[in-house]
Amino acid sequence: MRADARKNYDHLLDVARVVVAEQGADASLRDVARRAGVGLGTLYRHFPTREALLEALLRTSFDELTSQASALEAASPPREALRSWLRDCVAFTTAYRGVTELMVAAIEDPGSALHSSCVALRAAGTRLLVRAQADGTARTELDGTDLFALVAALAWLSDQPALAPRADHLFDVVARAVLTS
Amino acid sequence: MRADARKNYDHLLDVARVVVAEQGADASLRDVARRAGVGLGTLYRHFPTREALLEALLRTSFDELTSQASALEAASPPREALRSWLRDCVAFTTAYRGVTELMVAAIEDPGSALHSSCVALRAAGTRLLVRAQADGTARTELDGTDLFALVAALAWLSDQPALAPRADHLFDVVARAVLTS
DNA sequence: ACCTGAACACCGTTCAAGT
DNA sequence: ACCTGAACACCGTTCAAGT
Repeated sequence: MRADARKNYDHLLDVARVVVAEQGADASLRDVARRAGVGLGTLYRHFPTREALLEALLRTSFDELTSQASALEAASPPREALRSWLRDCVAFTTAYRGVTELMVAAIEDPGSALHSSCVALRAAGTRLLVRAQADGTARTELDGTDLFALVAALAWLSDQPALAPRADHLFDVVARAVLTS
Repeated sequence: MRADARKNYDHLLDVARVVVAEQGADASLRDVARRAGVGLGTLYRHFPTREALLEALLRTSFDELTSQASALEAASPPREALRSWLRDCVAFTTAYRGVTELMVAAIEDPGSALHSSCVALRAAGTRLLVRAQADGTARTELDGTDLFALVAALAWLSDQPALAPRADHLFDVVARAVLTS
């Protein structure tokens, strides 16, 4: 990548971080380009789709969550590892409003730029789930996709201003449905 | 209301039903007016906001759910009444894609045209919940708003094409967290 | 290679002008 | 009273023209 292109790419990403934090996953791309002081075509050249931009924005966090799963697997008992990883997932997904919806769509669309990150996330969760199930501390009628769905639903709840205050409480309620007491 | 106005009103509602079923709650209002063969201003005259249009579209179903709650309260044991009402709620909210989000926002916004319907719905759910709690068949750490939130989350899950196939299964999982076994 | 911005086809919302 | 559609300020996306 040419030096000027690299500079634009990085700057666009910085600006996008701010704008997406403000407006959510359906933020105006025009606004991103404008605030970055860059032509609209430049944004599209670097990020051909909205997913591509969000993927670049989220990749680091995704990777952290995946490796966090491994760390917890090594360090904590199965039940606690699963529970605290679910918490982390919900918290992360809440960072940018509306991202959950895109993640859910991406997990079934191999063409999406977010696809592989989401699949990796689900795989990490599945490992923790299976481990807890073998331990007898997670219910056996759930699989990794169910877990992904429940995290998504909780993240969605946290995104709703009217319900955000009960998000923690509802996490406990749903966690009880996943884990055995 | 003048006869011609009435005719436009009814026809707009019929067309909106189709378009919202197709495109979801964020359907193009322009498209509704166009397909109804009516000026855009006419739509705005009859339905000053998107919520007003959706409220008119959903009022009947809302009322049915509320009276269904009373019927179940009279006819079924507390636990079964609550459970099957929750099912009905999720099924209804899934009729139009994206309606859940608006309902959740409306419940805290007295200015929304959907506000009173949502409050009535929550009240109906609360009655069934309290009854089951008194019966010892529903967990006591939940209140009506929690119930509303869980229904909304399940309805949201059903709206996601990638997760819809597990919606029934996940309903069971969440229901287990609400009811005592 | 890369960037720019005009062009196109869409929105939601308002409001002057018509009947 | 009621209806119409142009007008305005926004989108996302593409692509010819420039450097």
